[in-house]
Amino acid sequence: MEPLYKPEGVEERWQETWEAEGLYEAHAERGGETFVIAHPPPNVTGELHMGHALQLALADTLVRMKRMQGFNTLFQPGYDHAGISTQNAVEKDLAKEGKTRHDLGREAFEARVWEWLRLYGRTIMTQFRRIGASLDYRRERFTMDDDYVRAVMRFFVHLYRKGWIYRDNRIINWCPFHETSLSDLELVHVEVDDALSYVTYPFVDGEGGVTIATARPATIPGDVAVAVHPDDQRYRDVVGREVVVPHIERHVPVIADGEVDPEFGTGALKVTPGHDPLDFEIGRRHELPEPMVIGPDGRMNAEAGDLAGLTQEEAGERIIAWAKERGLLEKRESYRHSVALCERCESRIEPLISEQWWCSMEELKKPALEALRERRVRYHPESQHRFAVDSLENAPDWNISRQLWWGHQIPVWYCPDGHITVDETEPEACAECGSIDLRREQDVLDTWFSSNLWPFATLGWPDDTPDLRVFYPGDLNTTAREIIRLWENRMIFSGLEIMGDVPFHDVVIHTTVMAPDGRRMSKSLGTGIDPLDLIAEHGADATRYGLLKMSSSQDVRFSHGAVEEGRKLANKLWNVSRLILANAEGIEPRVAPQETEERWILARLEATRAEMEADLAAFDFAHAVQSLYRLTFDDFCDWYAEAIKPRLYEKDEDAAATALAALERLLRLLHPVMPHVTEEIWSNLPGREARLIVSQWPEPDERFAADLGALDGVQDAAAIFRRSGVLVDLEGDGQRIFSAVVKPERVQANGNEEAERERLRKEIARAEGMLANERFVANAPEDVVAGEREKLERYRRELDALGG
RNA sequence: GGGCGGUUAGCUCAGUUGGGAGAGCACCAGCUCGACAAGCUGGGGGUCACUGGUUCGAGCCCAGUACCGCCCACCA
Repeated sequence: MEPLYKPEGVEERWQETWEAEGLYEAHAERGGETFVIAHPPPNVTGELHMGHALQLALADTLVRMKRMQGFNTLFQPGYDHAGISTQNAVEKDLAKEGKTRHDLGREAFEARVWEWLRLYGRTIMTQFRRIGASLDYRRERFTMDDDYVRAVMRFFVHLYRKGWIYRDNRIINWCPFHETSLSDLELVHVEVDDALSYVTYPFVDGEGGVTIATARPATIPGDVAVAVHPDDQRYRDVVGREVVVPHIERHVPVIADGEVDPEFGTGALKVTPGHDPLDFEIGRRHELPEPMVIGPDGRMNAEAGDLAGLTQEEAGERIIAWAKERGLLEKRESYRHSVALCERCESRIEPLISEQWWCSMEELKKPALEALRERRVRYHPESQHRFAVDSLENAPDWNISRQLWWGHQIPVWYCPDGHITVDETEPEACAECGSIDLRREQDVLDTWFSSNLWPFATLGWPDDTPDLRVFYPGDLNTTAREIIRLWENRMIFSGLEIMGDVPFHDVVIHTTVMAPDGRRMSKSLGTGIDPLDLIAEHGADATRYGLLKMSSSQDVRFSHGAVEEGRKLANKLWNVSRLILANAEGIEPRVAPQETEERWILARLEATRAEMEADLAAFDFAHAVQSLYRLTFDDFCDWYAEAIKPRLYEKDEDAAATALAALERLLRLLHPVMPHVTEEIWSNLPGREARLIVSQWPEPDERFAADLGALDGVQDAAAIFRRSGVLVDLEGDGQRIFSAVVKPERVQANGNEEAERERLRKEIARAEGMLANERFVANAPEDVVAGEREKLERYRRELDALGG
């Protein structure tokens, strides 16, 4: 064993060994209590990023502890086909050849996607392995696998037959590049500098007109009304009159609608139902026509008259010029506002009216809300629970169709008469008229529609499988905040609807790791830190430790120090193992405590076991690793190992055997967080048959717990060691030396002890002061007062022991 | 505009029913003694963002202010 622990090579070797020996595998027939995490499937085109790494570190720590505790543990891996993201990647690839997907046609494009995925996709599981994630990789699923597609079709048909899926013409977000609708959640908003144009719409009869403000003059030909707030006195006499829309010269009414903001612009809003979500609503309320003047390609269409074919920018300029010539342009001012972009291609989103498939939330959300309110699913932290409930309560109907070519094609067939046949597989004839001339719906489903099924489709649903019976429902899901509405809530209602039970009971909303400068980590900003670089430099164990350490609050700046701390911990563990192993040749681990320090370290190990279990039960990973760090560095290495050194050198068998036993317990506690270095050390221990990964988690041990109490309940090692006489200070330089163990009567006075006495005197003075305060004694809870009395007595005893 | 979170040492962050202001890194000093110099020992360093309140006592509880961040939102 080298004095410097080098994780490279060691970690890969154990990862391969564990997997080859089948130690990651879950088997339904094994029986016993289960612990299941269906890990969020990364995009099939994805690369490991900090979010994945953190998520894996959190989940794998739990999985490994549960595995050691004897649970039948399933950690489910797999990939999401990520419709628009994958299609976008392949289209970019095609663009390099100067082609678009239309040059290939749908079938050939789909084949191209599969080929592309064969070459470049599915790489992230290798990276998952490299961080030590103990997923059952044999069970890798893909949302486009035949079985999974069958599940998606079954789900769609199920919802359709319940009457919760319908088709409707509504305003949607349209990406002109991908030529598809997008949900609100697939957009990003950015601030842009634009112009706000004040244009006057003259009255049809009489002088003057109404001036509106618009940032999108190109939509003017789609105007069907001008709207003002009903209480707006400025326009009291105008409502009901007609005005002329510039350029297209359409006569439209002035209407009153409460949604108009009187504060904005002139307080008058041009109403364009075809190209604005708010206007669409107003239009429907007032039963206005819904002309569209912008086509799916983002350019002006035939409805726009002589502007047809122009870009919106060109059309807007033409219209503004037209108004200016006629004195209808009051002013133009610069205007900064946010616009919606497609999150994949950053094209500007066009709101337009389109026929889409929708999923009603009305009935689906009811049982899910009930489950959340009854805490059958708990969000952590608790504040996210309220957000989840609010989001679900207010969830609008869900646009589930996308005009993409990569995804699950909607299982709907049309006959020439327009009848609709819905089935899991291609029907032979129209269900209504028997026509065999059927054409399948071209749209595919929103990717999240299939992601919803992840917790049970990966287990074999719609078939009734042993896996499904044993491993559903699962236990928890870990995810980022922004995924709550996209995925978590939808998994909950899908699980309840299909399986009759929630898919998991806890949702851990994890920390967002920001760049060191506080900005979001992002490829485009160049602020990202590659977890694989961290693993290469410091090892997977150190990276896991660092990420867990950072996981305390809602957002945290990435800290190299936390990862380096993990590396130091691994190295420390490695070296203290060398000390013990070098002095315990031929000795078997045995708990045979002879001295105070041995009883003390066993008690500390026991206390830390309890702390760690409590911390992890509360998903407080940062505290768990902090406990482990203190235990290893402060207690085990700095105090215990130093204290037993002399006896180890003297070949004291009890001391060596106990040290081995203590080390075993330490390794077990650390394994969930730092699996590789602990397994490596474990393999060097005498008489080890089973791997550490499947060894038994330490059982609570009353002896040690009682000892900790007997040691005065004080966890301060210095106080205990000083009293036991193990701790001696050399005169003069204040060095702490253990090499000469002396009896209590030989404990020498020194600077440290004086400092300790001083500390105790201060404590005693404080406690005395409080207890002398009548109002404190009268008003404070009894146990607090009693606690102070106990402390006072204890401090006095300690001070006496130090000869103060 | 709404929601959530943050402000504690030079940096990243702990601080669990209100009673000692802490860790790691960085810095300074001293140590190669048979685990570890990626180490050990010791040390310096903070007006706990600000204002007010409650309390015998506030980093912690309450009200407000300022700044930072994230998420969400149909301001044309």
